[in-house]
Amino acid sequence: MPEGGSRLRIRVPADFVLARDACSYGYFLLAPSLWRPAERALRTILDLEGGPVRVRISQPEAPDGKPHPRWGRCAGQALGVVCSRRLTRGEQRDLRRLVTRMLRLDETSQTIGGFHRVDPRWRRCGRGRLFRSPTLFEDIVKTVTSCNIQWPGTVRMNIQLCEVLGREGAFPRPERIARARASTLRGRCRVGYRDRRLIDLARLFVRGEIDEAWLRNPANSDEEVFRFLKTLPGVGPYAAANIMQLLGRYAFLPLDTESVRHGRAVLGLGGSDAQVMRRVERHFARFGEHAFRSYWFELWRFYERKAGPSETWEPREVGASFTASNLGS
DNA sequence: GGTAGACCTGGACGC
DNA sequence: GCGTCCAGGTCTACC
Repeated sequence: MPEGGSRLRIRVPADFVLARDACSYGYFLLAPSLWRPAERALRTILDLEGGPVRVRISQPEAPDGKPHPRWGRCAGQALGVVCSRRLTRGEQRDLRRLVTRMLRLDETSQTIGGFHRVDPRWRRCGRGRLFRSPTLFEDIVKTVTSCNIQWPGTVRMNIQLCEVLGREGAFPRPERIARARASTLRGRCRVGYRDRRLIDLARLFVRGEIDEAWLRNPANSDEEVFRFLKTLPGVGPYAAANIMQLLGRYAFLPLDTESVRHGRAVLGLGGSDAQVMRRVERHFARFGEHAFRSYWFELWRFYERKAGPSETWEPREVGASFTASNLGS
């Protein structure tokens, strides 16, 4: 990171731990994000008003005082953000907003505590936040690129999208994908049959037909939001349920082949794939509006038992192949 | 409402 | 090196 760039401090909730809360969902392994285990820092490229900026986000240890009994010296310490160039005040405000979204800093210790009351298994380790993208558009594109393909394919598509269509390696804006040719997406980004769907999706964003505020508004029911999401190109029941959790609605489970594997191998469920899926759904229904988090952290714990703590995963090794089938289960 | 088959890619496998 | 098969979720046509 060159000298002379802006440096920001971002305050976090008292229970926030960067290494644990960033390395909590697969998207921390997808371009342009890059977790560096050796630095215990998250690097990414954000496309701001004045152009893309490379950022390095870390969390220092508390200089004095007692470490948190379970989560160590970093817990609750403000994040340090180092930028590759100087930012205007407006850009600093945008950067804070994007980092807050990625790391779910708007989920307070109280809301995480609510999850722990329903499922106390995660209280000790403190898990509760799930990493996501800086924008809803990126979250939805990443979800579509994770459908009907194995994880290394998703990793590759996101790298190509950033390299081919992104400015200086940032994730491409909706405007850029909206005016791309299908042949570019297919031929150079290797997204296959998803080409047309990604362009249509980007055009909906450009036309303002996808309103994140409406999707997040608690006055609108989960069922209403889920129904709307399924109308989006490339988004079926699995993708819609995944986008729900990315919006902070955790009652639905994105059921896929990993769910079936988990149901059989870990929960000991039997029957056909469809039956196992239904039984997995019933199993987690007891966690109500927190069902997804209970389900996901079980899956994540399984991956970590195979490959070690997620904060130690080298992105281009474990991180590129971390689904259960690739971990040799 | 349920089901079958096409969509597309990269990797594994057999020859 | 080539051909074939497979995994993966969405979408459409059809019953």
